[in-house]
Amino acid sequence: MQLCEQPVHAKAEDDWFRRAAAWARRLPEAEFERARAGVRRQSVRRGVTVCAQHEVFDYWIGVIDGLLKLRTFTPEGKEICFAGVNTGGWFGEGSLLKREPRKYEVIALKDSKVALLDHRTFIWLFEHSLEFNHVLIAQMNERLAHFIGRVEHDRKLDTKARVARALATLLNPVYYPDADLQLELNQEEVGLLAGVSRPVANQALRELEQGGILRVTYGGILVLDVARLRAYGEWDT
DNA sequence: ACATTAAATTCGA
DNA sequence: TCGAATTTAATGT
Repeated sequence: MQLCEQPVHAKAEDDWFRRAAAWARRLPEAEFERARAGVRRQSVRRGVTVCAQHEVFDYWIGVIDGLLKLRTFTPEGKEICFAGVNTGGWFGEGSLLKREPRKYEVIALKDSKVALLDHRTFIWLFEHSLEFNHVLIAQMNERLAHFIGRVEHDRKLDTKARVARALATLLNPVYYPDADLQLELNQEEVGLLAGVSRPVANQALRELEQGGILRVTYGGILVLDVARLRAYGEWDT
């Protein structure tokens, strides 16, 4: 028993990073190890700011478990939600590549565990790993498409579509290759991500449920038809 | 904002 | 350690 502990422990350490970083699994062994050596874990409580706006935060951030929100505020104090980041998501490459202050604030919507990949390691991967660059390009390309779609539709989107879009983003396969169709977020959190009040989120969810797109569960949402959910955010209906 | 229901926690055996 | 009782959290209107 005693003799087994060392390897078992090493394997467990290996596991959390492998699980949390789908992108890293695409790297050759040496680069994977390099990535793993440059990453550390941190727990954040619900409501805590992970990274303040205008701060130079020297990490690429991954969500091991939990839910974060990227947001800023208008001069009048109205919140603008850029994105929710679900378990498995990684973000912040823009600020890291340019080494500039964050253009948004990052807060935890629920108790979360995050992974922090330091700037030096990020740059090393950027300069040495073809696979890492493929990952980055794919993700940035997806973000571009996402925000273009948003500019195009945000004004006319009704609340139902906004909720659908927020949920669909949490299931985007480019951001979350391992996404689970059972989303663990309550209706208040849906509201915070979609930019609607909790009761409005509730009504939208129940309408989507009527359409057979998802099922509302206690403290979560089971998505039944991802394609239709996605379609809802893309076009008005 | 309030009433209802589900889940988590506490407590006593 | 089990389950009833109480408290807290989430939902529905």
